[in-house]
Amino acid sequence: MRLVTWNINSIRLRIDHLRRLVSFMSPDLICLQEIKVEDALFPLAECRELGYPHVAFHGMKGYNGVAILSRLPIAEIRTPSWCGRDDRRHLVAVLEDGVQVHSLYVPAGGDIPDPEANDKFAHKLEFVREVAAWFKGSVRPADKVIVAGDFNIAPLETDVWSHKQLLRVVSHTPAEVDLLNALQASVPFVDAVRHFVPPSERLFTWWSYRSPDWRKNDRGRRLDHVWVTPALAAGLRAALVAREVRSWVQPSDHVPVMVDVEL
DNA sequence: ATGGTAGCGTTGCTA
Repeated sequence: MRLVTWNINSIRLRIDHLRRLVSFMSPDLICLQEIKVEDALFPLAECRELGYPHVAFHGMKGYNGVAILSRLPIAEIRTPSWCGRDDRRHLVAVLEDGVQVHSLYVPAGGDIPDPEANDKFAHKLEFVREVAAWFKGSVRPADKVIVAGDFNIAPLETDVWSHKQLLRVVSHTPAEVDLLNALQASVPFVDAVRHFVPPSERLFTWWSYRSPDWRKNDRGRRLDHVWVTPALAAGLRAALVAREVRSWVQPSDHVPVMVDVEL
């Protein structure tokens, strides 16, 4: 089974990019974040034409929104919400064999890395705490669960272009990294990409729109992740970050992350 | 220390 996760930053604006992604990667499952469209306007027919008869989406007007496109039948769809908000950041598709696939969009957290001074950062920390507590209580290592998405946190020193310069930048602060590590340990999950790419090697999935020379300067961060439960870890076969997608015309600031796993 | 770009949907908010 080939899974791709991608923060597409507007599914309507980049439906042709999605088509291009499908033609060269041919994923069985696609987890999308930041689709930025309310459900009534979701491009369902286009997704089906791309070869995905089973589509789940959970969107809102203008912001956020998550979706899962599947070649395999979906038996059940869940839409958890966190921090008492209905902001469309989490979607779960349960496949017919019981495998759970999550598309998750963690809040970015604003600019100031202080929960007292910045409500958005406080929300981000609480969001990760709540999801961790929920996984701890509802997922066991023997369950087959894949959690994919834009976690908006780069945990390793090699997940950012400069560990030292980003220690006080939201996405790489110790407070966030500690919480993400706690979330990962809650089951525990295996980082499917770092399973293949050693921690000594730099790896990024996002380059800011505000750095025009993104390719030359390579000031990226690894914000997008695919995690699997121990029950699936032995089935991991490959992982790939589709870096070239960042150079497509009018690209998303995030690139797709691919994982091959036998279910 | 600052400002830089992008998307949504119309004016500022979010990232």
